[in-house]
Amino acid sequence: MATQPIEIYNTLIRKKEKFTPLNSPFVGMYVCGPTVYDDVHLGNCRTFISFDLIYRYLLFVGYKVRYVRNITDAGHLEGDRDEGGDKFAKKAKLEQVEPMEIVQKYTVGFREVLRMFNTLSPSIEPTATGHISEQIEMTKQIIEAGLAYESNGTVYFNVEKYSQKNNYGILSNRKLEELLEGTRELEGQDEKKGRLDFALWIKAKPEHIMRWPSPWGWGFPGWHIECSAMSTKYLGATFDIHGGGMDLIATHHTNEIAQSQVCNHCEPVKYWMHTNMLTVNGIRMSKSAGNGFLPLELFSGNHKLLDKGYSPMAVKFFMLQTHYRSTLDFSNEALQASEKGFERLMNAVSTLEKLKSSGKSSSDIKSLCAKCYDAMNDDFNSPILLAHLFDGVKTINSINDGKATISKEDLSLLQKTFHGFIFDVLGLKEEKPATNNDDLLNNLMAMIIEMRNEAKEKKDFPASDKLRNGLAKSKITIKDTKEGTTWEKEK
RNA sequence: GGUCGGGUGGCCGAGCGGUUAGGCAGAGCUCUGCAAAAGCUCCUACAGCGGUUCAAAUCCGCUCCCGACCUCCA
Repeated sequence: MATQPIEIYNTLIRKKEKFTPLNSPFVGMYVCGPTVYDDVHLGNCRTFISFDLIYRYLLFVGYKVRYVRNITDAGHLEGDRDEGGDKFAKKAKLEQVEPMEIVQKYTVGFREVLRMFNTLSPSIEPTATGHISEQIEMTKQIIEAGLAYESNGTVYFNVEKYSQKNNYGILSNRKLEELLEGTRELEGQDEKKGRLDFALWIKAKPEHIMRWPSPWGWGFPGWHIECSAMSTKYLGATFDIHGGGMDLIATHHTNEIAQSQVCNHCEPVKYWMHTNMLTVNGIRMSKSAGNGFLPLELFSGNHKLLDKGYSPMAVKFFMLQTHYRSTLDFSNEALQASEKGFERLMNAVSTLEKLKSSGKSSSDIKSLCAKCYDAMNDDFNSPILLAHLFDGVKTINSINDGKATISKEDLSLLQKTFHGFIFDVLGLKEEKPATNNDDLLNNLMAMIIEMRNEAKEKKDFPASDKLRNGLAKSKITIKDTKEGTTWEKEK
């Protein structure tokens, strides 16, 4: 279906390259999922919406994709410092509940928000706690390979030893010496041999509620090993795409590569893809900066930074108007612009459904449709795709106004392309409340419109305007078109 | 401090050697009883200073700002 091969920007080589799956048409894709100890925040959502777009497009052009996105529900340390700050235990103590209650609560919340954003479910959504034995196995293998050591019940990965034969900084494009310079001397690090060493298994302290038995005593897995274990289990030693936020490159993904490399003796991932950060007034939206708002606050408008609420689709459309590798800055003005743009696009989609063909096409529809594929093939460039779709919107409206024409064949192609890209690829959906299945409202509206039209025929405009203004107070908009009077209710 | 990535019209945001990106806002016109919607037209920018080139927003150098990572975060 694609008119040209897909090009993907690979973090590994820092440029775009042709996408060739290892076992076409099968594609393995792993994306680092959320840590479910708090509400998902919008930055997470952007990453998952971006990979949803990628997943959807790969499916759209015919690939058979296994999309794995983990749920991190096992406590990992605050960094690799041995401070024992199990996030789940901390939160549980604060909320006076079981750690697994925290996990349950935020997992459900996370799925609910992504459902509102109309993202597809991954093929597999494995949890870290469900794969403890795999993580212990992997840790054992790394110890056997001589690249990890136990120290007082905690197991560390020996980065400097690994670096003798491997390029540890391959993903972050940094040299070991530079990395070593960057580290700081921290307290309580006596257990570690090297400053860059990171934990594979962490000894549980009395306050840690989440704990499992292991060859090194009771403890819990380090943060990075879960992804190595689960990606290997479900996608194999080497798979096609691994994704996540850019902030994961330097530490998480770097460590993941090292672990997998030691266990599987090969580079784990062919294409590394990273999404950029979400910012608010130019500053990264983050938990620690406290400049974020939750998706539900954004939808309701119930936040001091927001003038009003924005629907999930308006927000998603806003995100799709920016390329996934660019930072995206939130502002009320930008959100309002997207809200209107989205509405215009969706109006054109409904116009397109009832459009009539006649004679020859007055514009090159085939070329327009091909451009949509080209845009997505170029590293999933959704802003360009939307620009082409808006060219289509102009064409659709012109045809509807009788100022342009379209052939039967082209109309069918345009309908198919619009439908495919807007609903299947971008994953947008109509949000207007269904007015058709409310008989009472429909009947009342039909009556009011009839009364108004009678008034209009008698040129009694004060009366017709009174009806229209009255309806406006109930957020119902009246439109007089050539085909008659229509109405719609604001959501 | 080190390593990356940026600075594009009123706002958002593509492009990354030669073409009107696109959306929103604003102005005018067409349609309309008036609106709304839609269409057409206008608004033509690339932080600054040098350099390379027939040609630079796009390449190179310097300067000034901003951000990210190096410490949990997608």
